[in-house]
Amino acid sequence: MISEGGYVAAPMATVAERAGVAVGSVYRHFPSKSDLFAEVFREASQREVDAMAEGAAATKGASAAERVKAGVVTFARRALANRRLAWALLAEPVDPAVEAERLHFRHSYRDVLVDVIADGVRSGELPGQDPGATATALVGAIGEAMVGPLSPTNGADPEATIESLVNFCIRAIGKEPAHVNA
Amino acid sequence: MISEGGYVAAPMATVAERAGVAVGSVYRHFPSKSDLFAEVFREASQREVDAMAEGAAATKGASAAERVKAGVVTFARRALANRRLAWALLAEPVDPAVEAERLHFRHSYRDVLVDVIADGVRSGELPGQDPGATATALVGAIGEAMVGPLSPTNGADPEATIESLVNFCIRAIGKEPAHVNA
DNA sequence: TCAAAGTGTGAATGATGGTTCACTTCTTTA
DNA sequence: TAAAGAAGTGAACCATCATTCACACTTTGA
Repeated sequence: MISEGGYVAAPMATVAERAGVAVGSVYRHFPSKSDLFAEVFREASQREVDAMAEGAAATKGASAAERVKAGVVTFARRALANRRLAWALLAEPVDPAVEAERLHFRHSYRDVLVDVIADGVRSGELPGQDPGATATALVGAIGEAMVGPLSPTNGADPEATIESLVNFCIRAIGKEPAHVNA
Repeated sequence: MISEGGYVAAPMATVAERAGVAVGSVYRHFPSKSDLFAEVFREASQREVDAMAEGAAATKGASAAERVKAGVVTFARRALANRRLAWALLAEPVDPAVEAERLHFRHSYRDVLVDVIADGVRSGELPGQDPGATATALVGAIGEAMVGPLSPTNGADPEATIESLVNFCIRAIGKEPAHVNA
């Protein structure tokens, strides 16, 4: 349901109906809507974080630029494949309790990037910078490019969008992107 | 009221009370809550866009890097001075009608950056890139760093946050930031 | 001066949607 | 098999708000 209409399109009555169960039954298993959807967000977000971390880990030993690229591409492809879900997980207005889950996972994305960037700075591959600040800004940039209101919601070639985003991220950490299409 | 508690903390009853007027009277002047707050957002956002554009324009003739820096610093200082308002204007969940206003102004921020970046690319100062994609990502990065959930909400020195953000933006457009504090 | 138009009022209306609860099935366990 | 507990039910409850409207007052303009 989150993939289809997001949090707002999922009132408890509909949740129950989809589950083939009465409203009261839902409350036998979850104390409140907040708790229920906090769990939904937790599971769904974990999948995404794992995917991105695996993407970055698959390039272990490669340059920081390669690893950032791998992580961003993995994340971006999944986000574009299910943009509604990505938006729900990253940006859609939700309950405070659910928002807390979101914050936790946004931190996770950030942490994945912080590790890679800090490694790159330590090894001298990347110029001096505050890895935390860079990672925070990158998360914002990626989110906006993928699901933000300025994102090319349709029309634009998804692969081109991803390539531009990757180039941006590479430059932002202080390297030259491989090839650029103006 | 938006600066204090945001959109949700501004029911029409409270709006009327603050205005020293009855609820019905508010509806003599605005057809709906959406319209009223669309106007509020429009006025407030226009102030911010104007400020940022002026910041960037004040450095007319300077390098693209200088102009981006001026715009970002202007925007960031104002955002940090009234973070609640900045969040409300940039990211807080609102009505669809109000969201439309927001989208319009996010585009305006983007456009300010697109102009500067495109100039820089044309003049050869900046490396080849898609100015639109870069500007979109920058808006996301700036938003996240200033009012996003990953932003250092307290504790961190605001000026240090701004400096890190500026460095990020300079690198992201393809230049070397002046000096860097790791 | 006196309609007509403009403005003010705030309790009542209506829609939405989360949550409860008295009651009815199952399922487990001794 | 029979009590105890778990799970199911959905109409009713409650809270929140945007919005309306019948009536009163004030200003405008001829």
